[in-house]
Amino acid sequence: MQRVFEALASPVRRKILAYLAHAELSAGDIASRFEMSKPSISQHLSILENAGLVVSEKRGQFVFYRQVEDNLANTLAGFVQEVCPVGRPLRRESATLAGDRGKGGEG
Amino acid sequence: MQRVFEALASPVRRKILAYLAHAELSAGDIASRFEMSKPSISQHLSILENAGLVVSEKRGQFVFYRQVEDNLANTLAGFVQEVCPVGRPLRRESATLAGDRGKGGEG
DNA sequence: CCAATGATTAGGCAATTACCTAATTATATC
DNA sequence: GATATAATTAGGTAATTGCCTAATCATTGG
Repeated sequence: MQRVFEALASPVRRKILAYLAHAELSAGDIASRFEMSKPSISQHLSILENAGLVVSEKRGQFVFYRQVEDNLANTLAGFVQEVCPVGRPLRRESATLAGDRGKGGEG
Repeated sequence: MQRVFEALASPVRRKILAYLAHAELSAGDIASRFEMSKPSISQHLSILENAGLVVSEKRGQFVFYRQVEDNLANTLAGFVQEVCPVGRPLRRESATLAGDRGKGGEG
C-alpha cells in the first residue's frame, strides 16, 4: 500500500498507468511518449512493478508492460473505506455503476 | 490532483486522515498521537490542507482540523475511472455497497 | 503587562528522489 | 562471431523532502 501511493505520487507514473489502461505496451513504446530518457522510464516502470500495479513480460527483444487491473482500484477503494468519514461519494459512484449492470458486461 | 497524490504518499499524512475520519481534532491532539515534533506535524497538516483534503478552523488558542469529505473519495474515484482498464473491482465494490442500501443509512 | 499554552514560521541538515550519460545484458539477423 | 536494436544496470549530480531546534505569533488568564 505504501508502495502504491508512492508510485501514484508521480505524474509520469500516473500517465504511464493511463497509457496502460487500454493496451499493453513495450518499454520503448512507453518511453517514446515522454520527453525523458529510456533509463528514467525504465526506472519508473520498475517502481510501478514493485508496487504491484503493472507486470512485465519479455517477448523476444521486447518487454511488454500491462496493468494489474485489480490492485489499483482495490487498494484505493480499501483506503477510502478506511479513511473517509462515510464514503458517501463512493456510494453515489456505486449507485451509478450499479445502474449500469446488465447494460455493459462484467468483464 | 497532483497535490492530493503527493499528500497521500506519506504514511504520516494518511494516518492523520484516518484520525480525522471520525472526529475533528486540534493540531496538538494530532501531534500527540505521533512521535514527532509539533512543527513537523504542522507542516504535514498544511500539506493536507493545500491538497484540499482537510480544512482548519481557529477557535481560541486552538486550531481544529477536519476532513473535506468529498475531495478524497471523489479524486480517487475519478482517477480510477480514468486509469483502470474496466473498473471491475470498483463495480464489485459497488454491488456490495448497493446491497447495503436500505440497511444502513445514506449519511 | 507578564507568563503560560497552542500553533506556526524560519533556518539548517541528512536522506531521498529524479534525472542524466555511459556501460552492460539479451535478442535478432546476417 | 559481428552488428543492430531493446532494455536495464551503474554511477553521479541537482533538487526535493522530512525532520529537527529555535524563534515568533496569538490567545488566555493572573
